[in-house]
Amino acid sequence: MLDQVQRAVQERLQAYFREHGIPEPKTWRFSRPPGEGHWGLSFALFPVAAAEVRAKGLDVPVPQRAQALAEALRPVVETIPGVRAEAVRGYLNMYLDPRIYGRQVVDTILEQGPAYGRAPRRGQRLMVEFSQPNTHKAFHVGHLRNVILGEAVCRILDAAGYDVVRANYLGDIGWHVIKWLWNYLKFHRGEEPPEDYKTRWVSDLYVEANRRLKEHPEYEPEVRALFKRWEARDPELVALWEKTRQWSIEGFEQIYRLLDVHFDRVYYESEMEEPGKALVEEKLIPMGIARDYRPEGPVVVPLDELLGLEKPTYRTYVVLRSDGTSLYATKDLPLAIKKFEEYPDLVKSIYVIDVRQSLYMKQIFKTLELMGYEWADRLYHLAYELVLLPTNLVQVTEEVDFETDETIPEAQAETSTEETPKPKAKAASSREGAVLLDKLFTEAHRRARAIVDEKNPSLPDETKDQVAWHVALGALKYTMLARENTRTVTFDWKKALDFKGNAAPTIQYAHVRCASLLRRAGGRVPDPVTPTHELHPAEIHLISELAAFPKVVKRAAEEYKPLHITNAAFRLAQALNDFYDRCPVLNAEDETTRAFRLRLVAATKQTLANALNLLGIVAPEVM
RNA sequence: GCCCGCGUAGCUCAAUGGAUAGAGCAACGGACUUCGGAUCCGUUGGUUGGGGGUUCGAGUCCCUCCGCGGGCGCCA
Repeated sequence: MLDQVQRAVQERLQAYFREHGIPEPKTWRFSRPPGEGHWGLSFALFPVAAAEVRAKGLDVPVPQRAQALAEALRPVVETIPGVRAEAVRGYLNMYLDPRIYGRQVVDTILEQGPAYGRAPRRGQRLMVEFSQPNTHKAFHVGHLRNVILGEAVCRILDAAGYDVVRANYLGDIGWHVIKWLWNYLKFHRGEEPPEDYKTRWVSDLYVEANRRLKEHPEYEPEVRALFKRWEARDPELVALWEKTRQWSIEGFEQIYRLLDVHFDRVYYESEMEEPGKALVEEKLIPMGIARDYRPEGPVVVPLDELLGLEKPTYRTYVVLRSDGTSLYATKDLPLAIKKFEEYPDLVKSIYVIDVRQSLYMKQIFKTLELMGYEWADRLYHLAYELVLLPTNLVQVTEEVDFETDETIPEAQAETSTEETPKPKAKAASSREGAVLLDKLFTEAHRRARAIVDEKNPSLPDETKDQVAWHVALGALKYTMLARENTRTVTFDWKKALDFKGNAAPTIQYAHVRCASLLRRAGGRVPDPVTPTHELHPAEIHLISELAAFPKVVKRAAEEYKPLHITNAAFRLAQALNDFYDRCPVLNAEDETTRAFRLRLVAATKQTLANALNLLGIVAPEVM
């Protein structure tokens, strides 16, 4: 309904500009007027004034001309029913009659229900690849951000009208797998993982394999021999690989279930090995895109040279080892191709991968472009920053086997001269990250459960437990999402488990308050009604936040930023709490007011639930 | 050396090139004998890392310097 008003305003402004020979603005951007107690649209006349002054060669300061235009336009837009306008310092502020438009907002939300904020289907498909865990290794806190971000982006894109294909890509082969299998065969033959902790059990064995090989380098030939057996596809080994891989996968699925994440298509790295090699041999090299330096050197794509770039830009992309075996890089090319073979209509193929791989992603995309794939420009790297662990936290967990095969930058050891040295942080590695992930879930749940016990002791035990999970997981997800993708998250127990302030439980609580009011009112939402009372500023503020929601969803989808949703959800929760404090609902002064406010509460509940749903967070009825 | 990201209140973070840069946390002080106090209000707190430029207007764009993090031919 805000759209309709905006369109009406735009039409009138356009007509005015045309009539007076004023150049029209290139973009029509409306914002909200500042201050409280009212609600509406605001339009800045500065760009128009500047263009006019330039075009007509006027000798008038731009702000002065903007103000004059705003004043002239004031009566023009006031011809729209229910609109009152003011010209303030170059802005045209248009205030909507909250009785008329407030009712429209509420009615629309309650009519659309779960669809409020969602755009019509576009009939366009896109793919989002995310999670990408390695089998036989740990699933840790660093991976958590990827999954949570990926899932939220999928939900947001779906709401924006796209048909989303959720893809996962499992790193199920490589040196790490061979090392794991060696350790298993030599020291754990025949063992099975415990039902509840498959991922931990499997990753613990991986850490153990690394430790053994570090302490006893003489074992290395055995591992190499095993690799040969793998390359020869020794049936016994392949069978063991498939069986143990499944353990990892089942462990991942436990985590995905807990997080309420699912995938439509799962690709395996092992499936891309042969196609990758073939692609290099039969296409890249013959096409002159790759240079073969074997056996002295690897097969590379000299991107800068091919593109005639003086400055190092794309660098050199290594696609095959000097011994002819494949790299991670070998497999990403056939993967990208396979996606478009299976889904030729993808308007975008998105990769949710951490920022450290930015250059590598550019290399893949550029190579595919050079190969002539017309869809190469539809590939998009959605980069996000890492989850860092404070070093003091790492030290606590370091006593248990510390993974050594990943290149982790060592934290600076020297003490800073500042009075308050910043806590040092480093990237999450598998070991402490995996330990943390377990602790994180159980500890978050324990903390949430304790609070539920305290706040709402009369709830049935089972409900308390469920609520505790919703609160705990909501808080964790929110922490990961309420942040610019390109900014690091430094893991902090206090903040990860913070249930106050700008956090998911605050929003969930607002939802619960709405639910509680509606329950007390008999569980039935009154029929549509136009309010007759003078709306309270808090009431108007709440309406304006509700009305803004669909635009927020649109923007979040365009920018791939769940942050916009968390911001909107929190503002909405604040507005509800403020309204709740100031405006009696059940004991409103008259029936009409009571009915309208109940509808407003129902609309708020719906919008909060819709927002939380886009973040993958549950909106509970009680907590 | 080259490239990318970041730098905003004590801390954690917001802010389509637009109006007086806002929240949360922490600290202190208040409110409701009312619908769930996981609430609300107030106070303290800022040269948006420094300098220059573009613009009617810059936290935001450009240049430059400083600081931190990351990446840069056979790891994934």
